[in-house]
Amino acid sequence: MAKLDPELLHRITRRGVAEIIPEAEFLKRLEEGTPLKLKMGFDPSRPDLHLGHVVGLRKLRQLQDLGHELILIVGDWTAQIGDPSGQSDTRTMLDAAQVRENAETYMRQFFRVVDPEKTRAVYQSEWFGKFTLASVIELTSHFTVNQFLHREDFANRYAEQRPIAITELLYPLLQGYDSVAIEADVEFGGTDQLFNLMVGRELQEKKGQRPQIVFTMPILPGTDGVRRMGKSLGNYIAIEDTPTDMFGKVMSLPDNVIALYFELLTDIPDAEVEEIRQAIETHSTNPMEFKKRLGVELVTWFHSAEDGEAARAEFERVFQQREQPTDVPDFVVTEVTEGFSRFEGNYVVVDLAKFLVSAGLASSRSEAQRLIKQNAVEVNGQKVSPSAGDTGESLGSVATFVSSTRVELDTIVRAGRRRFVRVVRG
RNA sequence: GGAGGGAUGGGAGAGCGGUUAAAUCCAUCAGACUGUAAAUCUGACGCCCGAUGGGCUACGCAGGUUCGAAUCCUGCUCCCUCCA
Repeated sequence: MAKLDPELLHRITRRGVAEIIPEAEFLKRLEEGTPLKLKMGFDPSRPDLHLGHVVGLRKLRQLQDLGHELILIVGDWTAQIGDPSGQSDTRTMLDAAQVRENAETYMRQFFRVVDPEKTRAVYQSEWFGKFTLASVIELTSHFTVNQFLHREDFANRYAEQRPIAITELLYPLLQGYDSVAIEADVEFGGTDQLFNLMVGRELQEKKGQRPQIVFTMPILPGTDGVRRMGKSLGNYIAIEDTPTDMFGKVMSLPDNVIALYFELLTDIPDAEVEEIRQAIETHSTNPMEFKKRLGVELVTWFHSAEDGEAARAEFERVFQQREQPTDVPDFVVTEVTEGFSRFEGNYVVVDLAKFLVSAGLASSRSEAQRLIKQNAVEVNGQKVSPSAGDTGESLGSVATFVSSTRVELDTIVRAGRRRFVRVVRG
């Protein structure tokens, strides 16, 4: 491998990087010319990938493009333990078939970013399947409890007298041993993984291997702009989100996190990222414009350029122009639909609250009534307003008013900003 | 083996006999505003009912005391901490 282009090198070692330990060693190995074994682990109990993962995957891709090889570790053993998270939910054992199925789901998403040609997947059971109690004891013998208690998460919990499960202590050891098993050259992870990655490095050294480089990346905040992106936190943008969802979720990002997203998830030049950051800070440009650009960029990447443009156009139409969306699911009304009263020419007469529930626009009648009261429901192109009803009297009685609402067929019923349905006669 | 602490609505966390469908915060939803599904402000946030009201469920589980219990008692189940 020839000398690396300095600009490329900068991109690899600076952009979207938290820390490389030790960096000099990493640079040296890059220039040695031998393909490096890049290690990346994956938890087969959670096969859904979101943009938080993508930050790391992009980095892997950059290195693959230089000819290095990715070894993907399917953590079928560590998944049973659960990475220390503070609120360790009890993991259930996954059977082999389930693991394989999840692994496939995972790969499908994974290869949208990473190069399949330069990826090899291995299962932890290849080596842990042969482990004996003796091997486990041997593995634990390299570390002390004190070392582990220094890990931030453990230290906090210990200080607060909160539980720390023994299996959690085992987790870093298993993950670390993976590095030994595959003789990893570089392991990647978010900054929260630092401890685990370092255990791998240390373990390799104790086993007489060349210790891996530890490569950490910043944690991507979720759509709430505060907590890390995570499925259980409900603040994630999934790789497999539809274009509309993906774009919409980008538009819901708080402004202060936009520049970071550009930095970690796109290839636009550093200088431009900086401009965006400035523009937002000084309010010189409407941040919405940047979010649109980011949205288009991401949708283009995970879907297509057409989808990106379409998502943007749709957003502008529905949320800026407040017009009706193009792609509205049909809701077929029949005589047996809950809330149905009768057909009347081109209209259907319904009890609106019940109708909203059966159309899937509200989860309960109470909620439906709430929406109506809050002026969130639109029928026949008009807001349903309980204060100007055709019953005329009893303004407090929403139910009375809406109990016989005329809804024009083939028109859209809207509840809130995002929920729509087109009413069709069955 | 011993001593203690705890289980409350999506999450965190008050309440410790009635005025509590249960403070507060977060999340969520809606409205206003904004050429943003951002920020901010306002409001809503168990379910059901022919409904400015009414009913039914709900504070780990099962009983009990009481006119009345998330709140007191008993027994379970589960969780945690500390000392051996």
